[in-house]
Amino acid sequence: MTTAASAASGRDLPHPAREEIRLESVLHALSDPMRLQVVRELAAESDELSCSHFDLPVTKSTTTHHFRVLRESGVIRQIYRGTAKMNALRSDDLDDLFPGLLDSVLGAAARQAARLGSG
Amino acid sequence: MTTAASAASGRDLPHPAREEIRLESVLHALSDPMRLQVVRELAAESDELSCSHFDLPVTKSTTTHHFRVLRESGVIRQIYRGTAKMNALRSDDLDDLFPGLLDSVLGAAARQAARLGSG
DNA sequence: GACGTACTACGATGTCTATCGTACAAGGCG
DNA sequence: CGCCTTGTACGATAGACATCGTAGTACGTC
Repeated sequence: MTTAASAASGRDLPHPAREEIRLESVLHALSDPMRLQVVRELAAESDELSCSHFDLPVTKSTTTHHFRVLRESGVIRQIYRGTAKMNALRSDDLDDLFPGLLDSVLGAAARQAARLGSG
Repeated sequence: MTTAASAASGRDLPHPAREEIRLESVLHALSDPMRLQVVRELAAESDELSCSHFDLPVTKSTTTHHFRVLRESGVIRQIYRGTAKMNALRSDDLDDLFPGLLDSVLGAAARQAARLGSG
């Protein structure tokens, strides 16, 4: 059944519209250490990153699960690019909905990492 | 022996020290609608509030549970005052650890409430 | 078409969590 | 002292979730 709608690359992923993003879901998505780490790396690179770029200490199945949670909560946007799936922060949508929130969380995460790493 | 801990009212509650507060735990505590509502009311009053002040749509057992999650994550401080248990935001500790985080979350919650309430 | 890479889907599992109900403890008040 | 108000403790329960393993799909390359 390769005749299905293959616009750009065949598969498309469901994303919540900007207005559908819920604060509680975003906070829940960010409250997992694994996912927070992913978000920090995405923010640091300020560019699309493939799922395989991340070397998380879990299996690929679990990695897929975490990326889905991030996508369905509206934190990241995912698109297929060939066999790879690229991930990017939805900074613009989040900043529009919740100004300063993402920066505060990223700053807090950096502070905590520095505090726990050095002391 | 028994005279040791009974400074004000006899019972004392375990709180995490400021350095023990973890960002992930704070985000998780705030990701529950019930608890986020409690935090919003506490921030609005800027004063101690008893547990019974909150009229949550759950039983008292569940309310106790939510307040414990907030306390153990370091978001609120609880002290006994007679039969009542007073609750206050740990704004100073949170602001010191994660500058701007609490304000961003509160602002985001207010924005979302306004958006969902008016639209 | 065959093969490898990248990621997914599904089922299983153990843990966590939000909820309830009932029984109980601590403190104020008549 | 009895009684009420306030909140706790404990057990139960249903749902969510993080994790895994295996099998499978989509895509690029040879």
